[in-house]
Amino acid sequence: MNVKTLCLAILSFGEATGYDIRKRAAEGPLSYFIEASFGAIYPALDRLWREGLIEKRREARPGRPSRKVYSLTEAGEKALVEALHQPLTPDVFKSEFLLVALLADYVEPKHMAQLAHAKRAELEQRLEQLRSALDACESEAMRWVLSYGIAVHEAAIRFMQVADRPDPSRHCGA
Amino acid sequence: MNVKTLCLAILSFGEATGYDIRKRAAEGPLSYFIEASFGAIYPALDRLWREGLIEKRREARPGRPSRKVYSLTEAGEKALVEALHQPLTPDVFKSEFLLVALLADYVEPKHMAQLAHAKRAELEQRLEQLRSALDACESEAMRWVLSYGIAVHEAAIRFMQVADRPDPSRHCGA
DNA sequence: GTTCACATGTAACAGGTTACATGATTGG
DNA sequence: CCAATCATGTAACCTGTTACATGTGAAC
Repeated sequence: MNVKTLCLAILSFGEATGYDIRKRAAEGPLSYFIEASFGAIYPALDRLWREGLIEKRREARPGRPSRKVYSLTEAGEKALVEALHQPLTPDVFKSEFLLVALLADYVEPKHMAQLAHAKRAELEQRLEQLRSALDACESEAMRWVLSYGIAVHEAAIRFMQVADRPDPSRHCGA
Repeated sequence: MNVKTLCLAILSFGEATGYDIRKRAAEGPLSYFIEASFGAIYPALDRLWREGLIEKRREARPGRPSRKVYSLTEAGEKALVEALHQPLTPDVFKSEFLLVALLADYVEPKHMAQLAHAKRAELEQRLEQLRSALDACESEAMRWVLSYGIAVHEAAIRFMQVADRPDPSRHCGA
């Protein structure tokens, strides 16, 4: 999932600036499984443009900073389709939170509880975001992906609600 | 979650070789949220040893290739505890599979169904691994982490079972 | 006899992040 | 006026991966 493909993917939903792309990738409802920073996006966009996979339109709006609006070319769409048929790289999930939870004996229970609480709040916030995105969405594929995220987030939150309790027998996944 | 902390964390469960650590990180039940390759582990181990955070014991066993068994020092345990109290870096989830699912309109339905099937099989395999690890585990913290993984994997599998169906109304997370 | 699991390491390379550099407009 | 948001870009750096390089014993 390199940044180039990511840019093509987002542009397949319509034209956008580098700023837009970064925002959708890092803050939007899709951010639960994609990622990209400015430092990666701008060079990628430039490379894609030089390869003829996207088109650039300079939008100089009086007042506001002028911007470069990119959109997919036919070649770009072809490249995207090809990328989608490439063998998938395995999904990645890395969690420092779980690493700390694994070594919970080394930290004060209070601190651990605080971390768990924060994590739950984070999950709930994302869940809310996913839900409202689902409400406002027509694309079936998008709905599927959003619903997947919702299902997984709900499960994580449910688990933490139960496992938060001090009763150890609750932890055992029975 | 850099490799050094990861090594300390695994060593906190008992002595191990670089080979062991990589195996647990990349193939064990914990691999659902941690990751490390040889090329990262060996240099990290060497650095940790030079910093006095771990001890090295050369085990030259007649016949089998000799190996270096590492174990935490007191300083290492202290360093681990300190690392665990550092502010958490956000969890990372990246999924190329979901990116393709998002753009499902660009691929043949057959191909997409195949990918979904493979993903489900993968999730089920991991789930099995997590379950048997839970059965064989006494540490409460470990049980918690394993159970978390089980809960999330179960939810993902459940979702895919429902959403696999051709009926679109099933997709909408209602 | 050949493949698999054990076992350690290095070097080149890729990929992306962080911090820096700049600047306008809007809203409080 | 000050902060936040919009907007683009570069360069140094870090971290880790991939591929290479090597070797043994066990099991089939």
